[in-house]
Amino acid sequence: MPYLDDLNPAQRAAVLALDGPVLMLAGAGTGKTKALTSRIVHLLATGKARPNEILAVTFTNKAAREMKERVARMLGQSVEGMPWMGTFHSISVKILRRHAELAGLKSNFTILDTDDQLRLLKQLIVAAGIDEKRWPARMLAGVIDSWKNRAWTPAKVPSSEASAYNNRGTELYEQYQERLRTLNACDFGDLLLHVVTLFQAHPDILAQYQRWLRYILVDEYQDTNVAQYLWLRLLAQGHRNICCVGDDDQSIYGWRGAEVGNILRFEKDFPGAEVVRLEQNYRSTEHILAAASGVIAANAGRLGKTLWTEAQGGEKVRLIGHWDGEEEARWIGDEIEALQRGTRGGQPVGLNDQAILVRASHQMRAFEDRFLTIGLPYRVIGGPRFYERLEIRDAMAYFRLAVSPDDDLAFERVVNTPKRGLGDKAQQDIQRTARVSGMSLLEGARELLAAGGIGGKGAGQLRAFVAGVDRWHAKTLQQGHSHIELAEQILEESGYTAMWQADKTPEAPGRLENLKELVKALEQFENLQGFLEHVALIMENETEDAVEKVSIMTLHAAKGLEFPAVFLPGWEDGLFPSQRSMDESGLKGLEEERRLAYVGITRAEHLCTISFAANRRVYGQWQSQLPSRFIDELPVAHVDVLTPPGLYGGAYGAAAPGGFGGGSRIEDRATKADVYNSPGWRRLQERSSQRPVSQPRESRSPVIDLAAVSSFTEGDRVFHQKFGYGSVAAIEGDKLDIAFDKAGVKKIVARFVVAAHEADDVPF
DNA sequence: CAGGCTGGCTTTTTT
DNA sequence: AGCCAGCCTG
Repeated sequence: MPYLDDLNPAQRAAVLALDGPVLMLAGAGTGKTKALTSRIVHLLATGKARPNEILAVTFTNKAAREMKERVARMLGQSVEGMPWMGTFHSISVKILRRHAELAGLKSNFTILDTDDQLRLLKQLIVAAGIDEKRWPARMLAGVIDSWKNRAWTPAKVPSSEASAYNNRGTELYEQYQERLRTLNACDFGDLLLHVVTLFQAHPDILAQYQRWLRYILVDEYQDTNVAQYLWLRLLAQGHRNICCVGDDDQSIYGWRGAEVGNILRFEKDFPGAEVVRLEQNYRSTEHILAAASGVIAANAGRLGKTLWTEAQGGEKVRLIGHWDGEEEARWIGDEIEALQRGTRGGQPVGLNDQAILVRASHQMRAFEDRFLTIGLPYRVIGGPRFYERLEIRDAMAYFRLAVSPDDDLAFERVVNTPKRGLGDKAQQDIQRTARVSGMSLLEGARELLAAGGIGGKGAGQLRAFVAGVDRWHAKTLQQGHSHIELAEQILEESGYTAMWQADKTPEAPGRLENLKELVKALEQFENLQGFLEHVALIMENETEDAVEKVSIMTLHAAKGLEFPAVFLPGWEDGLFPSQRSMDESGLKGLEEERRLAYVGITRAEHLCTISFAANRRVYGQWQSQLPSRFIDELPVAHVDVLTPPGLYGGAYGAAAPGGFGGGSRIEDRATKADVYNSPGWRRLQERSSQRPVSQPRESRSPVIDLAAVSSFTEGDRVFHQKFGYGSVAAIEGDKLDIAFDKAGVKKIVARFVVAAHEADDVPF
C-alpha cells in the first residue's frame, strides 16, 4: 500500500480505522485532504467497500471536485463509479429526484436561487398586506432559512418562534412552502429538509440507503447545521461507519446556521468513537503557528489541539500600525512590490503567492484604489459570481421558459425585458387571468390576448413574445437540434442581445461578453435541460489567470487556502472583531471572530503581516480606532513590531508575560501610564527603534508600457473595466488623471484603460 | 416609462 | 461615503 507510507502516524491511524465512528480533528495545514482521500482509496483497496458504497460529503463544489481529482489521481483512474461523492445539496437532489412524489413534488422540480426566493416572498408579503418596508422580504427569507437549517417544517416550528417576522413568520412560511409546491420548486434549504423529512417518514427508504451507503465520510464537519447533522445521523445509523473530519477552531459559519456543537458532541453521538488528532503542520513556520495558537487559546470549550512543525526559524509575524486606512493600503502595496522584486531580503515572492485577507468586503476598496494607482495587478476573490449577474439570470430565465413554458418566475422576470410596453398594469392583468383560470402566466397571457384584454402597443409585443416561447419550446422537444444554436436564437429573437447592444452604459460591453461566455458554457452539455440543472447547484466561476496577481478576499473566502505571504489589515476593535458580531452574539460572536483570526493567520506559510490603523472612515465618518483585542493575544516572542513607538494606536503592549496585553478587557488598555512604563512596552520600543519603519525603495513599477503612455493625450475619451467611460484630465508619466463620467476623478495607470472607441466595438 | 431624487442601510456567503 | 429601492415627476 504505497499510499500508506506517505502518511505520518496520525494520518495513518485515521486512514486505517475504517470501521466504526471516527472523528478526525485536523488542524490547519495538517494534511487533512490527504488523509481523507487516502482513506477512500484504502476502503477501495481493501475491498471493504465498492465505489458506489461510499458516501463522501463536502460543502462546496470546489472541495468535492478536489476530492474527486485526488482520489482519481491516487487510483490512477477516474471516479465515475463514485456516485455518492459530492455536496450535501447535490446528493440531496439526487435522492429527492428519485422520491419526489413523496415530498409532494414532481421529479423534474426546479431549484430556486436566492433571487427567485426573494421575489416569491415579496409577493406573499404584499398579498398578506404587510408593509414590506418595515418587514423586508430579506428578513423573512432569513427567518425561514434558519428554520430550514434546523430542519423545522412549518408544522414543527416551535411556539417560541411565534414572534418571528412580526408574528406572521410561521403563517408565511406555510404559505411559502405551499407556493413552492404549486410551482414544483425547491429552494436550497428544502433540498436538505425534504430529504430529512422523507427519511423520517419512510423508514423503508431510509433503510435502503443505509444498506447501500456502507461508509460515510464528511468534510468540514464543524460547518454542519442541524439539518445536515440529522441527514448524516439518519444515514449513519445503519453501519455506523462514519468518519467526520473537521476543526472546531475553524468554525466560522455560525451566523448561517453551522453548529460547532455538532463536532463538540461527536463522541456522545457516536459512543466508542475513535478520535484522531492531526497536529503536525506542514504549512507554516513555527512563529506563525505560535501566533495563531496564542490567539485561539483564548477561546473556551475547544476540543483542543496543539499544532507543531518540524520547520525551524523563519520570520516572526509582523505587526504594524498606520495613521489611517489609506496609509495602510499604501504600505502594503509597497511591501507586496518589494516582496515581488525580492528587495526585502530573501527570495522574490510572486504576486500569486501573496494575499490580503480582510474581515469585510468594503475594506477591499482601499486596496483596489491604491493598486490601480500604482498598477499592481490584483484579483478579488468571491465577488459577484458569474451566474448571479443580471444578464446571465435574464438569459437563464429565457432558457427556463423555453424548456418549461409554465415557469412563472422566469416568465415574470423576462416578459418585459427588454421593454415590451408591458408595465405593472398589463402584468397584473396577466396574473389575474392566470389565477382565475388556474393556468400558468404564459397561458394566462395567451387567454388575455385572445380576449382582447391587452391594450394597443403592448398587445402586439406580448403576442410576439408568446409566439417566441412556443417556437423555442417546440425546438427543445425536437431531436437533433443544436441547443447552442437555439440559445443564440432565443437571445437574438427576444431582442435581449439587441437591448444590451443599444445600451451605452459602461457595463454593457462586459455584459455582452458574459452572454457570449454563457453560450460557450453550453457546449459542455447535451441540452438546455442538463445545463439548467447544472447551474442551479453549481454557481461558480473560476477563472485561471495567466498574469500573476495579488489576491484580495475576505477571511471567510480564504478558508482552505494558503499563501507564502499573507497580509491581515484592519485589526481594529469594532472592525475585527466586528462590533456587530459581538452585539448580536456576545461571547459566542467574539469567539467566532477569534476563530476567524486563527484562520487568517494560519493561511500564511512564511510571512504573516498584521496591521491596524489609528483612524478609519466608517460609513463616511472619520473614527479613531483602537487596535484589535486579538493583537493583545499575540505572543510577544513570535512577533516583530514595526510600528514606531508612541505613534499610533499605542494601546497594545501591556506587561503580561507572553502576550501584548494583560487581558482583553477594555479597562486594561485604558491604563496607559502602566502600559507605557511596563517592561513589555519598553521591550517593544527597543525592538522597533532598531529598524526603519519601512525601507525606502526605489520608485515603483517594473513594467511601464511605453506604448500606453504615449497613446493618450489630455481630453481623450477612455474606458476602464471598473469605472467606465471618462476623459483624460492630466498625464503624469504612465499615470493618468481621469475624470470618469460616473465614478469621479481617479489616478490610473495608463495600461489599465483603453481608448473609448476601442471599447465600443466589443463584438457579439 | 425614464430619470432623478430621497431615505435608509451598511459582515461574513454556499448551495 | 456610496448603494439601492421606492417614489415622484415630466
